[in-house]
Formats: sequence, structure tokens, C-alpha cells
Amino acid sequence: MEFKEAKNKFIQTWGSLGSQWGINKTMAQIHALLMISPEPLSMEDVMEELYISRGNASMNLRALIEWGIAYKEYKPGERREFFSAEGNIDELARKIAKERSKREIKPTLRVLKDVSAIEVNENSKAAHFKAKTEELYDFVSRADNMLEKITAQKDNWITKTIYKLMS
Amino acid sequence: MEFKEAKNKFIQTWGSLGSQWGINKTMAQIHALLMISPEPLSMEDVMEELYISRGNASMNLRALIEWGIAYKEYKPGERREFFSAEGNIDELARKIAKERSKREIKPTLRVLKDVSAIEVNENSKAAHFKAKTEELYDFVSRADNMLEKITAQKDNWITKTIYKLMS
DNA sequence: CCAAACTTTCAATAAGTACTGAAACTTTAA
DNA sequence: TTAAAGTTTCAGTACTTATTGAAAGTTTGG
Repeated sequence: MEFKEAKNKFIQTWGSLGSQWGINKTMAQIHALLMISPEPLSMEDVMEELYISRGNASMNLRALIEWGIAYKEYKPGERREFFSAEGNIDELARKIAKERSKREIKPTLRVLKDVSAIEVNENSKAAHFKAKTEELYDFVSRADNMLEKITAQKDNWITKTIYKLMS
Repeated sequence: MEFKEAKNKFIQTWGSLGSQWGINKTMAQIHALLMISPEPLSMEDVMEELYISRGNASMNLRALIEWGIAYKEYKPGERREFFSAEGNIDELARKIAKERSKREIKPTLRVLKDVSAIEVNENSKAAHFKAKTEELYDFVSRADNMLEKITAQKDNWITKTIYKLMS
């Protein structure tokens, strides 16, 4: 396999991985492209490499920046903006975990808390519902907590976690 | 909030959570319905509760069974099949983690291994690509490993993990 | 072996999501 | 202050994915 082929394969794979994880395909592809580029890229570069429109590039670059996994850069003497990806993979994973917790886990916890708060009399279906959703609330909040603890470890959190798990 | 309202809210929330995580909405909704039902449900029950067609119910029930998070049950004297959800949440999470690792992480690792195997001469772009994808391979395989270690712990793996992380 | 009860499949279609492209907006340098 | 360079927005459209529903398939009891 030569470079160009490998590069395309990587970008496609990262893109489809993204869509399986609720991140849109183009956003993940742009991220892949920035990650493997030694130099920051202009929006024009991104458009040309991925054959996408200006609008699409603009929206997804913005989303990447909001997630904190891409940065705008300015080159001296250049008017346009350049973009680069978060280079530290640990940090990348940490930011993704944080963002998903904020967007998905936290809202889910709120709903679980609400729905498990129903009053139950002798209705066995309602009682079962209350018990089950309470159990889920408990589980999800503990899992979220675990994720926070794992990613809070500064450098090499994966290695540190594996090490601790062996004890 | 009364039972019926809470129940709907829970099913909707679980459904949209599912689609954010690459599981289809109906599959997640059926799972939610089975989880909160004290008794196994027939396909007819599922169709009526969620207002979905027979085909849809059939396909998604099958998918849930393939994932190992729902079971077929037979009642004496009843010809039709009944369905129930995995009742143990620890086990549920473990099975989901396992399935996603198999479907997404493992194939990604294969691609990362392949693309990082390119030969590089003095081409700096290719060299950077190789380094970056090797780094990603390393990270992802360690993360997958960590997930396996965490979920391998028999009961209460979340609690155990949190405890170990505090050391 | 048959027909009734039930389940699965899949082509057609609906629903949902992402993308384009042109217009509006913003910034910069002269 | 202006126009050129660059960026964002969003309505319309294309593309993708999920769902229906009817036909085909399967199982069971008599």
C-alpha cells in the first residue's frame, strides 16, 4: 500500500467510525485529515482534499473547534485561517469523553431522576418501573463518575488505569 | 408525573440515546419497554405499545437477541413467543461493551495496523502519517484492553473499578 | 397432511440527516 | 471608506437509514 491509498483508507475509516458514534461523518473525516497533516490546513485545503463544499467545511470545522479537538491558527502574512487537530491523543480522548458526558449522559441522568420519582401505590407495574429506573440512575451515575475519574488522571491515563486494575 | 407519562418519557429517552450511540432507535425503545415490563411481552404487545409494524418489531427483537440483551421465553400452553430484557444491568453493559468492541474497535485496529505499515522514504508527509497512525493504533488497542479488563470483573465492576482507581 | 397461528423477509417508501451553493455577512488593507 | 478577501448561514436538495406491509416461510395440533 502506498501513502495516498493508506491516507484515503484512514480518512474513510475514521469517518465511518465517527458516524457509528453519533459524530457526523464529515466532521470525523476533517479531523482525520488534520490529524495526519504535519502542517495546519486552510479551509480551501480541506475542501479540496475531501471534495466538500465551503459550507460543509465551515460548519464542521466550527463543530470541531467547539468540541475542543481542533484549533484555529494564524500564519504571519497570511490573511486566511488555518486549522490543526489536537495532537495529544490522551487529550483528544479526554475531550471527547467530556463532551459526550455533557451532551448525553448528563441529560439522561436528569430524565432518569425525574421518571423514577413517580409515586407508586399498589400498582405493581409502576413499582417495577420505579425500581428499575432507580437502578439505572444509580448505574449510569456511577459509570459517569468512573469515566471522570479515569480521564482526570493527567498523562497516560490509559496506562495508569490498566496498572491500577491489575492490583 | 404519573406512571404512563414517565414510561413514555423513559422509552423516548432511551431511544434517542440509542441512536446517538449507533444503535437504532426502535431497537433501543423495545429494549426500554422490555426492561420496565415485569412480565415478558409478546411481539403483539411490543407492536401495540410502540405503534410499530410487525416487520420492524421482528427485526429489532432479533437484533436484541443477537446482542445478547434480550431473551425469548416460552409460556406453557402458549404458542407464541415472549420476550424479556437482560435484567442485570452490569451484565447488560458488559454485553454492549463486548459487542461494540467486536463491531467497531477490532475492525478499526485492523485498518490502523494496515495503513501504518506503509514504507516511508524521505517523504515527510508519509513519515508523519505513519507515526500518527502507529500512535493511534497503540492508543486504541490499549483502550480496548482496558475496557476488557474493566468488564471482566464479575459482579459490580463499576464499583470495583472506582475503588481501584482511588488507590 | 392440512390449515391455522404465528414469524420472517424484503422491495417499496417514508423519515431523517447531511450537503450544496449562493447570498449575506465580516474583516482587512490601502 | 471601500472593495477585495474571506467566512458563515440556511433553504433547497440529495443521500442515507428506518419502517411498512404484504407475501413467503415455519411450526403445531388435530
